[in-house]
Amino acid sequence: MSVSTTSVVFSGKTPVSDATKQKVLAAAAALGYTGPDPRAASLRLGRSGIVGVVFQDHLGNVFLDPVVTQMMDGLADAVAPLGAGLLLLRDDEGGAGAPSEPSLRTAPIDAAVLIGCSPRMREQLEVMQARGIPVVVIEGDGGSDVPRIDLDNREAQREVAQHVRGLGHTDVVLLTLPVDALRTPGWITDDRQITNPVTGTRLAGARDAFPDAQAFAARASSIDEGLAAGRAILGSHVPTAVIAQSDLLAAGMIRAAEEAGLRVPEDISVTGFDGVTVDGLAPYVLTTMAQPANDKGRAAGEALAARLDGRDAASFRFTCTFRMGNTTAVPRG
Amino acid sequence: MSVSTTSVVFSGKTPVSDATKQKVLAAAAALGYTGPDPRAASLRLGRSGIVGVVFQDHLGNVFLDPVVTQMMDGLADAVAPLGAGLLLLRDDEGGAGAPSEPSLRTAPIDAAVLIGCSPRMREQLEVMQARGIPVVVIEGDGGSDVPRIDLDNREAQREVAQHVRGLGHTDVVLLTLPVDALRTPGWITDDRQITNPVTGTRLAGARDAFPDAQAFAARASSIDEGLAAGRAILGSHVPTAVIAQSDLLAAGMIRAAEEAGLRVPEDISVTGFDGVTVDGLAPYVLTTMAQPANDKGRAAGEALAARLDGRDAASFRFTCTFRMGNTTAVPRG
DNA sequence: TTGTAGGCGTTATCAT
DNA sequence: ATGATAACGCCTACAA
Repeated sequence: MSVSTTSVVFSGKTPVSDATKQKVLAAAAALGYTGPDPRAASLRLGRSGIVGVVFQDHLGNVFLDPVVTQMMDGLADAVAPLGAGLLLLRDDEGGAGAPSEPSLRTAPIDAAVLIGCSPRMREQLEVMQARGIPVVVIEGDGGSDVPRIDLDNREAQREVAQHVRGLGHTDVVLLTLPVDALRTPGWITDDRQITNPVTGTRLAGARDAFPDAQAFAARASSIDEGLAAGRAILGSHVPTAVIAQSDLLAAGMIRAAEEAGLRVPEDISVTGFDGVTVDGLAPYVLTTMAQPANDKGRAAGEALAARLDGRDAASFRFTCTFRMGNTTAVPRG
Repeated sequence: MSVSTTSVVFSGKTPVSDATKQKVLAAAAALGYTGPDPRAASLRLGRSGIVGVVFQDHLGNVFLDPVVTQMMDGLADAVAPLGAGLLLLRDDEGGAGAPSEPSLRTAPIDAAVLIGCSPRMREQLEVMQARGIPVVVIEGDGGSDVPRIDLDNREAQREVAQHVRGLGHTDVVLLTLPVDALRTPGWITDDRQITNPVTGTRLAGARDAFPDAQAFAARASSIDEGLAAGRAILGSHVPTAVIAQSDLLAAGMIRAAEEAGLRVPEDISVTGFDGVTVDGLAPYVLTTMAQPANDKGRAAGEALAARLDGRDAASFRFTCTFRMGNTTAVPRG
């Protein structure tokens, strides 16, 4: 059989007579040929069907966050019709110098998603640009050419803060995500640089409603870190409300309050951010801003699909929606 | 400059004079050449540097389980020196028939990890075998040729059950993982087929100590499903101990007990399985069997590395270790 | 140390 | 409807 006929039979892109098809298939079976080698195909086509996703932390930590998980799901859905799988890439490289790490430089990817923003992002973007690979950035700034998928963090955080203020609270503490790569927990002083833009933006939103509120940075977005932060906060002074920058932190804060003998929301109101299902938080339902995490991932995937298709991909800004739960109430007496 | 010199400069596999190196690099910069095209390289070398990981569920659900997450982390570490990234693959294909889904058939992978076992696994294994791609199966049976990474599920579950029996409990209920793909929650009757081997094996282990114990299957391994199952269990009868097949289920069970006004461990003992940190469970520390999830992933990665290296890869069976917490005690009066 | 040539397995183009 | 052929970009003997 000829090479090209075989190719045509397997790809189905050109009509083939049934007789030849049978012959080809028979020969293939006899020779143990199971279809085209994806490596050769991707060389020929200039496409590998793979989208890279770059994280900045150990996978084990990253995937603990339900928001990330949902985003990945949306992303996976959006790139599937593109024939693409998701390649997990760790943003290590600069580090200890294991020389053979897989990296953006050498991975056979058609496109890439950068999540968050790190000092190294600039560099990664340059690599991608040089390789001519489309990129989209989620929750980070990739410069003017790079489509970004964003959230109305400031407005959203302001909205929930205003809800709290509307209830009559004035003595409020803000519980924030880590401020920088060091992740040192503690009260945020004025001289502390906030490298994490999400933290900074949400903080600004909360301060739109409560300009003078003290803010305490957690080490990570988890229930346990929220609990630790909550203990520290309550140890110094008991506010009537705590505005947390994530649902997990809020959940931890609630535990800390319970531990201190406070009832939520009677003695202390707590708000979250994200709108994820916090496993095990029932019967509480957080008052929170729900973000469309799945859609964010999907939008990122669609933006990449557009770029690979030669079309333009616009940045997209998603809007959070306020969700009333049972963790906020008017301040006590 | 000649092609081969350039290749040599970029790969560094042959000594090159400094002068030429500079010339090559300069020329590359001028021409906008950023290094070898991974697609061509992988065709030539017969290696793509990518390891596929096949899941059977939506990523969003899969990664909710800390055990999976840790495993992925270990796997990522183990394949990194191999120069390999992890490609997420969903085991959909059989389904609705989106024709262009990425699949085991067409992904440019050097090796693959199959997690758990599904009806489709057999088929996937055949594809891999035909393509000559090394595979390892985690917690599933891939036949005699396929290395498997396993746990001493039965012995481990027996051990913790014996601990409970040793405390003097006789009225015990087992809280299990889903029994099959349908995931219907409910009491496990004798005629119910248990397709999920992990569920079956752990159940057998628990019955080694408590042959007659009733078992209730949860819909999934999560705190919320554990809570739902816990309510159902306590609704029919309050045992003195519950042996759960996962820490998340155990955590939910504890919540259900609290909700019913029972104290843990005074009124009811609860054991888990996995030894993961359940975010937000403090101050409880589960009595549980800790499994080396990270090591499991790492072992899988190393097995694949061995196979790719031409060496043989043996199956490996990990052992869980008993961990005493504060959720078990002698039964009340 | 540098250059030359062949082939990895496809797919697209073109001619039959 | 089918077959021949070139090119995708690289790596690696081997020759110079």
